[in-house]
Amino acid sequence: MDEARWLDEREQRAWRALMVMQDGLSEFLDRRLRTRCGLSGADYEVLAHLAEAPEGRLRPFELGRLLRWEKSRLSQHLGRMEKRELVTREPCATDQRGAVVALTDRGRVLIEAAAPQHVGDVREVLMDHLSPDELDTLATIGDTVRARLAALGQGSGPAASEG
Amino acid sequence: MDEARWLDEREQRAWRALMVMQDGLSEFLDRRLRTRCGLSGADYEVLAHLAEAPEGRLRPFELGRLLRWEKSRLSQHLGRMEKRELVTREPCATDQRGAVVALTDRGRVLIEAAAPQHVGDVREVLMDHLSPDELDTLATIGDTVRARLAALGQGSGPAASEG
DNA sequence: TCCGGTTGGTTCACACGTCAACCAATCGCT
DNA sequence: AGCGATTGGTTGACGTGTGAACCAACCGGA
Repeated sequence: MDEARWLDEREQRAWRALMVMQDGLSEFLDRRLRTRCGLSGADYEVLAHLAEAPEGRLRPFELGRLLRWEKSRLSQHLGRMEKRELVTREPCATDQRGAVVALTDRGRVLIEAAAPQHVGDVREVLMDHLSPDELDTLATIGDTVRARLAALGQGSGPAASEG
Repeated sequence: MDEARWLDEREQRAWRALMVMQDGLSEFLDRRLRTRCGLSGADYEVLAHLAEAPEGRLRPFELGRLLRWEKSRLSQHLGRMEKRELVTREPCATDQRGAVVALTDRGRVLIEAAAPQHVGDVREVLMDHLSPDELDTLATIGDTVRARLAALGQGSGPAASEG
């Protein structure tokens, strides 16, 4: 079973650069969010989706689909956010099993303060330093990978039917 | 404080693609490693570095520098790996404070089985679907981001002096 | 109507990462 | 030699992510 050929130099370079970028980017952005806004990256994602929803309300399963999160992860995280009064959970009127997650005033304030900061951070570290060509290539690569993952994944990992 | 301009369409596309790629890639690779080799991504990184070191031995602080890991993370993780008999920890002969972490036979066997698999996975989902130009662009972007992070980070997060 | 399968959600146990506090050995300076 | 700062490393508390088990409500036939 030695049929797998190693990465050539060009591939290695790209791979290492991607890995370092990946780690560095999320570490940097998370840290900025945490220290300047008191939010984790996960908090931010949740709040951002809620803020875009009508009345700041969503069914958890909708939220999970948007975030591509496993349901247990979402449940745990919402529990913690509820304690911090960033969101509330109410029973759902039309489905006795379910719940509705709603943004609190506090959550709304925080996400609206955090969003422009976050975009600024993304600019600072990435967007403002890439050419249009590089941006397009990045998007293309991302789409390629997504397609490969979708083709291979076929039901492994949380599925998301694009809305 | 509304001076931060939002991302334009091209930037949004690139950003979303990058985020999805980032999440999808690490989730996919970690899952493959876990299910086919019984190793987490973190285990893999540690073992890979040890396997490249002379005699499969490294001082933890060296390992931490290579991995860009915080020392507490490394300490905790080595503890778990030691329990699973992937590595051992011995006192260091030349520095009474320190330790030496060494690959066990079991660890050696696992990493040597995992490495080609892992490379195959990386090929399958990424490398075999990108053009040389795309690879170069990816490397360039990664380097750009690393430079930005280094310029901004200035001592935030684990520093690593390139070896 | 009943009954099995699916869906929405929670909970438990565990692996993982970070921060702050801590300890002992070593280094550097006088 | 003495002593404070630095270095190498561990620990504890806590937030976070995953998989499996579980439960209740819903759905779709026979």
